[in-house]
Amino acid sequence: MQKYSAREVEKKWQEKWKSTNLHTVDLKDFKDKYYNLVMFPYPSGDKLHIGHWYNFGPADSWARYMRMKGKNVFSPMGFDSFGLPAENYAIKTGVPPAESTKKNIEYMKKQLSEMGAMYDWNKTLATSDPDYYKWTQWIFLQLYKNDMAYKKEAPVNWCPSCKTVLANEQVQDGYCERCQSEISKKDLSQWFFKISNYAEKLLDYDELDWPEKTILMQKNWIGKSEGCDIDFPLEDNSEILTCYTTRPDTIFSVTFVVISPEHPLVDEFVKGTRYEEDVRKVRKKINKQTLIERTSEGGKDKIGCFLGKYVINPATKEKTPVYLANFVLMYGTGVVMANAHDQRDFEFARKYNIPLKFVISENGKKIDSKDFEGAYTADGILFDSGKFSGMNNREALPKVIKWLEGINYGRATVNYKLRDWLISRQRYWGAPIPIIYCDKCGEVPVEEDDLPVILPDNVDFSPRSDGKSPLANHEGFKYCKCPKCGRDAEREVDTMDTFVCSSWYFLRYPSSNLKNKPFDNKITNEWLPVDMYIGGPEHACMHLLYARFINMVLHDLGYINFTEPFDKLVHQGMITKDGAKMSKSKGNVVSPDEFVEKYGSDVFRMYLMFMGPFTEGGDWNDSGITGIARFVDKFWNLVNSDPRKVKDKNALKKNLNKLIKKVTEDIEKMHFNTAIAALMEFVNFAGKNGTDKNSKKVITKLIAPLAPHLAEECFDVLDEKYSVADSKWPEYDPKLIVDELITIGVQVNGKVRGEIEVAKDASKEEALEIAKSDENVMKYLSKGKIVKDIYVPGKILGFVVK
RNA sequence: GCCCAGGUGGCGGAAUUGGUAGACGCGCAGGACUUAAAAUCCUGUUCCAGCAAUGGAGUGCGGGUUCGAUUCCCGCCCUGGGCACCA
Repeated sequence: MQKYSAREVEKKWQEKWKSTNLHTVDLKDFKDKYYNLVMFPYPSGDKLHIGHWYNFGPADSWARYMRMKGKNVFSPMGFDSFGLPAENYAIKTGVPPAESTKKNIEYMKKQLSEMGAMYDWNKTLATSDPDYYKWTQWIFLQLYKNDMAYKKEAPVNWCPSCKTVLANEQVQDGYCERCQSEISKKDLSQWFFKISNYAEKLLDYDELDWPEKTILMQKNWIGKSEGCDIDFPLEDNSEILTCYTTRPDTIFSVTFVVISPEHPLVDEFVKGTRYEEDVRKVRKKINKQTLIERTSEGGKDKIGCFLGKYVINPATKEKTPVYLANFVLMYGTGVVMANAHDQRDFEFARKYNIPLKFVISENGKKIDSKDFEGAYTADGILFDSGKFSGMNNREALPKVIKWLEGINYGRATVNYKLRDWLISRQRYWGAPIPIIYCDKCGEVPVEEDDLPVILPDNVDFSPRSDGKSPLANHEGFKYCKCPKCGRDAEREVDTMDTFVCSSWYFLRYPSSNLKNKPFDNKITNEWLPVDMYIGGPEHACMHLLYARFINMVLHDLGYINFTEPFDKLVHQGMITKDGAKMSKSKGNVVSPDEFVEKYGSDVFRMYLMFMGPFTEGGDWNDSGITGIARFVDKFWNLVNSDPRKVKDKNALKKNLNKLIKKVTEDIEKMHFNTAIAALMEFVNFAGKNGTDKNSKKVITKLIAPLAPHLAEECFDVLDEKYSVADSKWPEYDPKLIVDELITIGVQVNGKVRGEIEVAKDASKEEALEIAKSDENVMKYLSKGKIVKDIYVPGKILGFVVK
């Protein structure tokens, strides 16, 4: 017998898997299909790091387990290769993104193949490949043609020193990541997708097997709120200010109305009046504040000014002043009815000496705002509220809405926090937006037959001072002919958010070699939705929401017959180093390569799985990896041991069947750590007891998803048919795992005073008899009188002594 | 501030329809093999007292329910994640 040499063995099997096309999937075989997917990586210069392994390793083990359970498993891998880092690298070094990306992909492919995962490399993709982004552009056109994509002025982050637009990730606490200058906002005309149209549909999670936490995060992000629009007419009746509120029960408390600085009516109100100057000054302050202070802790100062206008409170008929205030956003109607029962309104009123009036108290007795330092936000009984006085405010709430609807001053409304998806990026390394601007015809979509709009490679990357993408520097790209009238025209030079590229890649994998269509209808409808999607929780509100949205749109346009893309979702935990996220800037990135080199891929993968529960992650520490390396050696020795020397055949059989049960159940729950612990326990037992050929075969199968190379080698040694990946997952015999004799604890007054061995179905009398023969138990029983005894078969025997 | 998740030996972590807390692994201590070291194997290892049998304490803190609580309830503290003027 030879010592197990991981590196050689792993290389040998990786080559064999490749030469025998073991991982090539027949997509025409839909029966028992299983689409297993991980969130595809960004091919950065950092290469694969431990976080990738922690995601991909267990995900591959899951795929291998499903395959042995008889599924036709499709487990593809690709690259999310558009994005900012490649472009920044190009600005710094002059290396074109296409070149650095290609190199990074090559290297990562090599690393991934050393991992030994069962990816089908005949069906891969990269989002920066024209064959792929052609269809990303096609999706843009479908949204455009169906009124789901539109252009609008919107602010971008602008660094006045670098003279460039920054992505949100490049802005840190309001300052430029690179030069530390203060960021300002600049208005540019930008493209949006109407995701807000799908807010309600996106809130339907009924069919999804997703983590509760993720659903909750998405729900909060979408932010549905049900309330009421209330009309406040101007005192001269020239205009109506409609306020959105979730608290119409406080209408009698409203003593002023606040309007957002961005609201179009503000200018109309103050134009040519003595309030114009106030508004200008306040807005200037607010504009600064929105960037730095609004996002940081200290930015809770309420500022605003009076607009010289009054509205009539429809409930009290009182003349009510209109203020502009920084804390009012363009959410709902952009106008808020303000009152003493909201902390922000209360603070604002105190600052600007606006009268306040309570209408709710604990018991319905009148209380005075003068006696309070803050708003009364609790629920209670209404007073001074017309016919609603004396009612519980929550019970009154729907009645107030009804009443306002009756007198035609309000109506029930629903609002969402979810805003439309801004997809324009003033960046080079992304999919060009397929739109052409013609002086005569205006905005013209590129013909589908003319796709892809190719991203040119000879581009000057130096940042421009007008906030446009580097593509604006490329005349060959920028100038074109109008597809409609044939006259000189210009292309859109912005590119799409990379999240657009990643919002449909799962649809492309099964059709990745298809030329004339984004995906094959039959294959897509058969293979999707994805059965298992594994990736980081950081994508809960971005990628996962966008992917659901695009999927729903394509469904509603009739391209696919399923509405949700991912049936089951699992998030792996995060791996930190010394308590911090691994990042290049912190210099705490740990590379998997040295460990793979030293211990092999199987050991490294199992160590990551053994660290703790898959969904919890943890802090990286290599101190325990030797334990897994020892285990692999022990396993190998056991498989190579003499099968004739078995001490206790029954115990072997029983433990083996228990092991099958435990490992199966643990893998089903993705509790890989305890599955490995159970295998270790069995190997320790069998090392002492001896083992037979059948046990060796079974444990090899059980470890196959977790350590595929080792298992393949063991199968070979055992003269079993190649490949272990195609062997059937073992089943246990329930009759063989029953213990006839079991050990239970004996408690006296809740404390364990001994343990007894009883038959598994022993009667209470039998158990009591045996317990009373225990000397130590008797010692405590004799201290008083037994007033009660408790027997839970198989669990515990308890006495209460007084 | 709000919403989640979690706090268990020296360390990573097991065990929850309430039933012997600490599986498995790391580390550590002692021993075997060796001229020696590494590797390997064996024994022990929650803390305190004891040669031991055994006793006491113990799952972030303080209460409660129960024969019995890591598990359930109430009130705190801490850590991690998400959201953050959304009316």
